[in-house]
Amino acid sequence: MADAITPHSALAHEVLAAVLQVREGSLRVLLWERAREPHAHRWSLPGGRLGADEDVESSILRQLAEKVDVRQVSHVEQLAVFSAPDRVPGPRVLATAFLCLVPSHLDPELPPDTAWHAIDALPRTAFDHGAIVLRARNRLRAKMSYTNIGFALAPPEFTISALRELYSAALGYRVSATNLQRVLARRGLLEPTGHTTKPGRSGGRPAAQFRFAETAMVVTDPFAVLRPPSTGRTG
Amino acid sequence: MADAITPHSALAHEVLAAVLQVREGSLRVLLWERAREPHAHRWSLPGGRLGADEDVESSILRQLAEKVDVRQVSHVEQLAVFSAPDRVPGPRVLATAFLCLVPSHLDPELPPDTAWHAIDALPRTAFDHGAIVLRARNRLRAKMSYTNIGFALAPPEFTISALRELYSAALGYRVSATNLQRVLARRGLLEPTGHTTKPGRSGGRPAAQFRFAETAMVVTDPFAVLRPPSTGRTG
DNA sequence: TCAAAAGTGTTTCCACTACACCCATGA
DNA sequence: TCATGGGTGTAGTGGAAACACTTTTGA
Repeated sequence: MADAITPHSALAHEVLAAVLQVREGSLRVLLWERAREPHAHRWSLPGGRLGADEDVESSILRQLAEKVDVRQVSHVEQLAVFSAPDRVPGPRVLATAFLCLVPSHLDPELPPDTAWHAIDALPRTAFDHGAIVLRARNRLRAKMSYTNIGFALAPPEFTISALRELYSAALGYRVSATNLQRVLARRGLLEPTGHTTKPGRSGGRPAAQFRFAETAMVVTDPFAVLRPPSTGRTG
Repeated sequence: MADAITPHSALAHEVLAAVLQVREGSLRVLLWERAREPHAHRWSLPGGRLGADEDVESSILRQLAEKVDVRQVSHVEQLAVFSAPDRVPGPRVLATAFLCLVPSHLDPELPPDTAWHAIDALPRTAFDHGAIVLRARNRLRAKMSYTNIGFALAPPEFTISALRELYSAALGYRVSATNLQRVLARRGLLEPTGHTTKPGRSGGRPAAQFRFAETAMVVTDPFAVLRPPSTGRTG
């Protein structure tokens, strides 16, 4: 059974980032257009080879800073290893993929061959990068429900309706501003800053500004069900 | 900034499995005692080098089958890549770690240097394997709440109280049999088999047997909160 | 005074917990 | 008939959704 298996003593390893941001009501990802074959003119995720003295997380942060000038990443987490032997043509390369988030108010300066693309309308992607983007989107959507990860997409200060747009774009369905406010407030995630915004020309009550109380990801709903007993024993 | 980074053209990659099982009320993991340095006599996770023509998941399943005769793994999922440059002494090796589950009724034949250990009382572990085991346990506990992953720990047929023991061991706190039954029933995860067990010598009502309706992992509670609107629009 | 946008009060619903109670068996 | 373990009925609680209503502004 094992006779056909020849262990690789060594093989290449790259790191890839699905950098997500919300802008103008849609969730978008940072892609880079390949100039050369293979897969010339297809769009691929930023990243590159793992360095000798860095772990995968340091590596992806370094490469983002170097290659696409994204230094203000507000959240980074590993997605998975992509390891199909034929995932890229030529010598085998494993990839560790990351989900990275950038707050919606930032506009990092991008190299000319790099651009944001709406996740709902991806261009032709290279290799397995399309699948990685979908994994990233799904991970983000899941975590929007049971963590405070929204902080990583939001600007430092925001109104509830701005936050509603942001959550709606990330989740892919319309969120109620009323209920969003209460859900986050119940969990103690929101702090009023005391500031308000001027209403638009059409009038309306000025909106209060808020900030997120935490600036690191925290699981806010560890037990959807099967909570530990509050007191005494059960059953 | 990048001048100090010398990309590895190639480096070694291993796969490691945290194989978990519930037995006698405790969650345990399969470990293998290292005979040789480095870290001789410490306990390590089963696994080995990635083969040339396999992806990481095929690799871990192959290695489990070959090395520790665990062929009846009911669930496999990637945990993470462990990539600290000094995670093992000597030439650098990246590791992709897996969570694997074995149903509680199975007793795979083990090589002499391999044994189960309660996760709450781990022996001295090698390299970063202790951290990997904890990650596996945490992942399992989280998924017990919002997926049907219990199916992978349970025998094909079980009573509710047996299932209660199993969930309690996996979660680390006492679960109510009454509520466990209802939570799983509400989600349509349980099917009565029609069989009953004989009561013990001390009497008692015979217990009905159940099975899990699904034998693959399914997310049963995608939205702890912020559910999509059932009908009409919101806000 | 009206329209628009923000924010609050309140109702309804439902899932989960907790616990009392009933059921079926062995001795 | 009693002890024992299995199983069900049901009240209470709390979080979330939905929606009506109030507040605050510009025109």
